[in-house]
Amino acid sequence: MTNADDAPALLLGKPTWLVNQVSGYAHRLLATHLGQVGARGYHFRTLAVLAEFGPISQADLGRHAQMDRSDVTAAVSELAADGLAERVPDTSDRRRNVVSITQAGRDRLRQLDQILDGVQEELLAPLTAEERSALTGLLARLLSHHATAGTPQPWAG
Amino acid sequence: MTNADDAPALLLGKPTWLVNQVSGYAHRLLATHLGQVGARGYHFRTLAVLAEFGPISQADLGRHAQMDRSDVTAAVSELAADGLAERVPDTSDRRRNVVSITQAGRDRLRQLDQILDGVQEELLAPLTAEERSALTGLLARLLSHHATAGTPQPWAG
DNA sequence: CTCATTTCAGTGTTACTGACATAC
DNA sequence: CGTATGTCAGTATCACTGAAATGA
Repeated sequence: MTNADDAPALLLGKPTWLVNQVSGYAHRLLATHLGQVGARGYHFRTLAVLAEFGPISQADLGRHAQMDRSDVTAAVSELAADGLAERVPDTSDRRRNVVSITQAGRDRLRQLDQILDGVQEELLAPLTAEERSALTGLLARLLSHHATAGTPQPWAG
Repeated sequence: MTNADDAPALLLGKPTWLVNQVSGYAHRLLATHLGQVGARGYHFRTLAVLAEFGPISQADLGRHAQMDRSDVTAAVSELAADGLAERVPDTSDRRRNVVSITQAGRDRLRQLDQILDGVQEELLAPLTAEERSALTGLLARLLSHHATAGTPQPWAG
């Protein structure tokens, strides 16, 4: 009828609802800004791990980036096709590939990182610096708790 | 190689990463516990809106629950098939349906709500009561900001 | 033999897009 | 006419499952 867009109290009282909604906004901002330069979240996550930990196997890459191994395979193939990463067989363990970032990949990572910094500002716009650090501190606490607890992990397979 | 599952600093410093990861844990907990009783998140969201705002049109239902109209159609059909909601044509505006919750739907909502309360406890386990209210307060601030700002909305269509 | 790694094909939820018919 | 509603079909991202082939 009218433009009443308030969620029911049953939802507003649930932290899972709040965090899912905020994550939804973050996801849409990310998809919009990354999509404008032809990138996806998996690309940034993969490049960030390669820059900090690579050369590395795809399995370890997935553990660092919280990605399933099958998704790592696809992301690395896409990055390699664009010359942003290289995939070569591991001679010391022939089950594995060794994935490394190229110079073009480092440039791409720098570009995407700047885009992401803009998104952070947009997402947290209404909060003061103190509130932002309080929020990130609490979220980091939850993350480290569940990373070491029995909570299901995305990279379990 | 070893079981190094630390994310790169480039990711850990991004609030979008933190909130997306926490949302991922919440999503997995929700999917697991709701799935055990044959429910999905859309079902709870729809029932919660119907209990608080219904009888209501599907378009308004979607605005309250932050759901796309096409997803509302599917969710209402599923709930109606289980006798948890009713859908009848609106005689005063023949474009619309009027959706309402049944007694079985209210019982189901109460069951799902208890499940969700358990999930909240599991998600926020490491935080004190003060920290929990600080976190939910900050998330709610972000939500109301983006709900009234130019940030893309899920129910825009 | 067991386990780990890579790859492939496919599923599921949520979110979203485009189209259509209908009706205000 | 433009706008809103409901429905349908299909897509995208991310997350995940199962299986196969290879090799430690």
